[in-house]
Order: sequence, then C-alpha cells, then structure tokens
Amino acid sequence: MKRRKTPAKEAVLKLLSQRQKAMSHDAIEQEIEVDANRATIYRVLNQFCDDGIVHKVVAEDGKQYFAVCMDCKGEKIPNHHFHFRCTTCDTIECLGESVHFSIPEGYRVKDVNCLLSGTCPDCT
Amino acid sequence: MKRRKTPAKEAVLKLLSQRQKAMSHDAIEQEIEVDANRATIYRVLNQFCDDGIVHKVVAEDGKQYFAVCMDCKGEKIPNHHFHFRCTTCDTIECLGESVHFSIPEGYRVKDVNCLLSGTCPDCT
DNA sequence: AATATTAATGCGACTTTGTTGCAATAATAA
DNA sequence: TTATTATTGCAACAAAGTCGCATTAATATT
Repeated sequence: MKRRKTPAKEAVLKLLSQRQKAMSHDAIEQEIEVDANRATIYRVLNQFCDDGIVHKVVAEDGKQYFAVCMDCKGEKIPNHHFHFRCTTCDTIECLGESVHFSIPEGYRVKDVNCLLSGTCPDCT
Repeated sequence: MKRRKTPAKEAVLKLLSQRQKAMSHDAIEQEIEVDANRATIYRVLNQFCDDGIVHKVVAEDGKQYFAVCMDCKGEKIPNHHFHFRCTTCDTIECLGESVHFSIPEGYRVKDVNCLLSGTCPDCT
C-alpha cells in the first residue's frame, strides 16, 4: 500500500517533530494546525508507527502517547530505554538512559516498557 | 470510613492470594467464586489499593492489573522493581529485581513503572 | 434479639480511549 | 484529463472504568 502525502499527516508529523515529546491523541488533536477527525488522527499515528517513523508508549494512565523519537531512530522496538512522563504538562520524553535488567530462567522477554513519572524541568 | 467484611471482598482477596500474579478486572470477574457486579469489583480493588493490600499495574495494553504483591508487602509505591507480563496467560508478576536508574538534572521522579513482557516459564 | 447506622452492592447511565465499516473525497499514476 | 485507490469523515461500536442513587446488608447500639 503506497503512502500519500496529506495535510493531516503533514500536520501531525510537524507537530510531533516540533515537540520533542510524546503526545496523546488528545493533545495532538488540540494543538494540530488542521482540522482532523479523531479516527483520522489515530489512523495517521498508527500508520506512522507501522512505518517506524513514530513510536507509541502507553503510560500508567492507560493512554497511548506518540513521539518522533530522536534518540532511537530506526529501532523497531524503541523502548529499551527509560521514558519520562511529566504529569503536569502531560507529555512523555525519551531519556537517553538504557534499561538494564536480568531475568530468571524461563522468561522470554519480547518488549520492555520502563516509564518514570513526575515533573520535568520545564514544570518545576 | 470503617471497612466491612463482605463476600465480594473475601472472594477477590482469596483469588488474588492464590494466584501469585496480577490479574485484570476481567479475569477476576471470570474466575471469582461469587457473583459480583463490575462496579463492585472495581470498588473492592480500588479500596484494597488504597489500603495498601493490593497494588495496581497498568500494562502496555492500557489495562489495569491488580495483585497482592508478596515481595513488596507494605511498600506504598511498590513499583520500583520490574514486573513481567506474560502475553499468553495474560497475567503480571513481580520480579524480584529492582530498577536502577539515574536521571538528568531537574526531573523529579514520583513513580516508577517498569514492565517487561513476553512469555513466562509456565507458557513456554 | 431488635434496631439503628452507614458501608457495600447492583443497576444503569455515562465517560474516555480507541477501532472499524462504509461511502465520499482527494492524492497520485496513467 | 481520467482512472485508481489511499485517505478521510461520519457514525456506530467496543472495552475499560467511573459514578450517582436507591437498596441491601454488615456492624454497632440498645
């Protein structure tokens, strides 16, 4: 399926690129420059995820956050480092720090999701 | 507010104690020995959380999982160690291993949520 | 043991987050 | 300029949780 360039896609990607942080659908819809339907935004975001342009983090609030992750460009599973969620400005950013762990015998790890939360420097 | 001993509470706590793992509301409702309304189960679980008897983990699927955590008994914020979610049997368990990290200046960490996922020994 | 107090329950309605089917629209290719 | 089909909007839907309110039932009181 070939991809087409559309206003919605451009706007979402622009917004996500400007912010360095992961945003919820909600925040994206509010701050985006174009009017776009909720479904459209989700579809655009999911497509970006599929294409590896954007990645998705699920926070302790159960919501999905999307970001153009700068540090982990290209990684298919970009969650092996810590993320930080600021509960004040409600965004998530990648921290450079990698996650280290060792697990007991018999466990097969397919995904790593490490999220710290609190307040970020901008909100202190 | 004083707490009362009710069938629903006993059943939930019994189930959660038998399993060593965190279960979703859904799983609890299915496996519980008593009939209980969805709202009731959630209220019971949340009350247990408030009382520090049970704790809650939110997984990458965005759902809440509840467990009587054996290792972190008494801890108010019991998430400073890794959790493991088995995507086959759909339960979460506490791994003993603690989470170590250092964060850049200016960040104030209030909560730690580290979840590995894959398949557990029982499901391999 | 009978009664009063109020925590706990069930029900239904509601919210939020996210997805999906379908017809209409609009990028791209021809 | 037209044909192709990716994308969009809309509405409906689904799942996870929460909440208000009247009813029920633990506990305390007499």
